[in-house]
Parts: sequence; structure tokens; C-alpha cells
Amino acid sequence: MKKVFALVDCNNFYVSCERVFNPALEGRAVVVLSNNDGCVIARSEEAKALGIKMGAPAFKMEHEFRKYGVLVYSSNYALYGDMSDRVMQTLEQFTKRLEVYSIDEAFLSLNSSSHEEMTEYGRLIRYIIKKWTGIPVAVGIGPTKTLAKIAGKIGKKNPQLKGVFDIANHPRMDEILNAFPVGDVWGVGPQYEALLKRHGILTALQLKCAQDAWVKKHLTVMGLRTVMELRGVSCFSLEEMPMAKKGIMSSRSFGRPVESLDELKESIATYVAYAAEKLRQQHSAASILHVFLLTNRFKTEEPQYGNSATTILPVPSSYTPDLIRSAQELLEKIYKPGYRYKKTGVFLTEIVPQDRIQTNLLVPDYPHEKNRTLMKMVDHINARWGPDTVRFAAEGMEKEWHMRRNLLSPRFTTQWSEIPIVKIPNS
DNA sequence: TCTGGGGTCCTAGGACCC
DNA sequence: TCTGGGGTCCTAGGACCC
Repeated sequence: MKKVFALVDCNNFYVSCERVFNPALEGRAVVVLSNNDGCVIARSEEAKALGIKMGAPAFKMEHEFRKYGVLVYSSNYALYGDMSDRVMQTLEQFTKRLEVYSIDEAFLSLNSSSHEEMTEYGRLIRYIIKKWTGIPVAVGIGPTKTLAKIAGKIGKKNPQLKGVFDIANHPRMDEILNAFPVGDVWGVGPQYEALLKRHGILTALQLKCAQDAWVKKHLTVMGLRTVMELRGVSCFSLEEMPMAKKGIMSSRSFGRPVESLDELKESIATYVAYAAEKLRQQHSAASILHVFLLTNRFKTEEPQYGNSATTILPVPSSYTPDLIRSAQELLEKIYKPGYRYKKTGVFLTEIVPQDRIQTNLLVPDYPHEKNRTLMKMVDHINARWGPDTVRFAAEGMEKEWHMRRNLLSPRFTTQWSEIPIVKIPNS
């Protein structure tokens, strides 16, 4: 049985999540801001129509937000993560052969059938997701992932297609690709788009017809794979099992400039705690720990400083207290007083499975069973009652440096007070 | 006052070895 | 004055994705 890829892509995902719990947002211009209320990262169709650009700094947009009555929200990742899980679980009703590609996108592997039947099936997926989760999606179907992505964009852009487009075995494939801008092809970013344009390649069809050797030379083998995919030769396969992360990064910009070492140490402890939790979720441990700090590069009139430091851990670890200690030691090495810092972060690399840690003869009986039990308890409590319910003292109590999230919607799906208390009758 | 936070893969070039 | 060639490993940097 011939297979095709279906890309299911949530429309304006973060805005749609806010709308599910607040229907008054329907029909209104709504935007969601990045961490620290920095820039626009999601826009409703109404907001796009007002010309609000993706990535626009929020402080420069305030006038327009007020003028047009745009509703503005801080990002609420606890909510979006939960809604994403619901969408993905619903998609599993259609096929188990599914790749969760990002928080708002999934590739499905489907049995190919006639154009009419595929389109009908796409409409069913769209209908069920909307019905069960409240999230509107677009569905693009194609013989390769790259073509499915293109089909998805076309389905979104043309209202008469009602969010579903099947490009597989389309009789007018080349005509469609000729109307599709090369910069919108998956894998072609701004740099490659400019390069291609300089060489007269403006559309997906022209890229499809480009010479292999030229493409490989200028766009590397990845670019050549994209070209093959445009020709209908599948080079990017369905990755059903998420690969364990090779590096875990955790960093945030501060809500205000930070100068004191003590506060920087709190921030580092906080980011280590996040990263270590992710590490434990994938049952792994990290061998190398990087720490960095930066001043605000946009403030050109202030003295600038940035540095990083790295250490190899005696034994790969996911035990938060040990990682905090190492990270804070690294921070002390690179900290210089007299600067106004904007951001710190940690990066864990050389990640290995927890059950295959080579124990170090110099550090016997490590990690201690007690440590693992403690981490399990912490993770369990935070999963049940919400992030940061229990945390490490080193993370600080007030966290005055913490990022701004002044426009946050309620935690509709994780707030403990929303869970009804059910009295269990005595039997 | 205010400009996000993660990730991936590939290539070139240097260090080092024989 | 001349100063090969091939291999590996590592790092930095550049491109992309959402």
C-alpha cells in the first residue's frame, strides 16, 4: 500500500489556545508575546490583517495595540503544552504512525487513495480535532514531507479549500509549484532565499528543476534533499520515536538588568533545575555543563560583556543539587562586577542514558539511591501541582530578576484550585 | 523601561598523527 | 631553499526549523 504524508498544523496555535478558554477572543485581533513580554510570536488572522509582524518588539507596538484594540497576552507555556498533548492524542485516533514535529505540528503516515478520498479524510481529521480540542488546524497531504508542508500552506491560504489540500498525484503539480515562492519552501530560509534569487530561482518549481551539483555546492546536502523531495522522492522519513535530546538548554532574559552575583546565582540555579528536570524526563544524564552570561546587546551605550565556561562532570548526572553547585562555581569564574546583565543560561551536553552511566572509581556508589528518590518526588509533585510547587533554596525566594509575564491568562489546565474536590463515599 | 528560547545538521579549518 | 598526503578529531560558525 502506497503511503503519503499528512501534515497537521494548528492555526495560530497560541492564540487558538487562549481562545478555547476565552471565546470572547473570537473575531478579535489577538497576539501572544514571547517570554519576558518581548516580541510578538503568535497572531490571530485579524492581527495579521492589521499588519502586525511576527517578531515585532512589543514595546514598539504599544501605540498600535491601543489604537486597534488588540488583545495582548503573555505566553502561557503550561497551557499550550497541555493543549498540544490533547491535539496529539486525538491525532492518534487516526494513526499510530505519527511524528510530533513541534508543539503545534505533526506528520502522519497515511495509506494513499484517490484525491477525493484523501481530501475527505483530511476534512474529517480537521473536524474531529476542532470538535474534541477546540483547536482549528490545516491539513496538507503529499508524497514527501516537503510537499505536505507546501500543501498545508496552500490549504491555509485559500479559503475555498477549507484548510485541506492534497498535492499527491496532483495533475497540475508543476503549475502549483510555479506559483509557490521559493522562500516559503521548508528548508529555505532568508539567506538561501536571497542566494537563490540572485541565481534566478524564484519559485518552488525552479528549485525543483535546479542542477543537483549546483544545489549541493551552495545549499549543502540538506538543500539537495529538499530538491529531491520537491521531485517526489522522500528523503526525510517519519520519526515516530522522539530522539533523546543531544543538548538541553535553559536560559531566560531578566525582567530588569541584574548586577549582583547573588541574583545571577539564583537565576543559574533556576535554569539548572529546569534543565535537569527535562534530563530526567528523558531518563538521561549529562556529562558536560556549560554556563553563560550576557549584557544587553541592544544597549550599545552600556559596556558590553559576555562569557561562558564549561566543566566536565566527574560522572554524568541529573541530580539537581550537584548540577547547581557546579554551575554556580562556573558562574563565579566568569562573573565580572560592574556590568548590567540581561541574561544567563545553562546548556547540558554529552547526554547519556541514565541506566548506562559509567561509574567513576573515584566517586563510588554514585548516584546514591536516595538522590534519585528525592528527584523523583520533586518531579512528581511539580507534575501534579504545577511547576515550581517545590524548588531548591538556591533558586531564590523573591526572584526579582524573573522575566515579566504581566499579561498572563489563568492556568486553565494545570491550576490546582480548578481541580474539583471529590468526596469519596465510605463503603 | 521595553527587542524570546529553544533545538538540529553541515562544513571548513586547525591540530595532531603517521 | 625546500617543507607531502591522508586520516581523525574537535571546534566554531553558519544555515535552518518552530
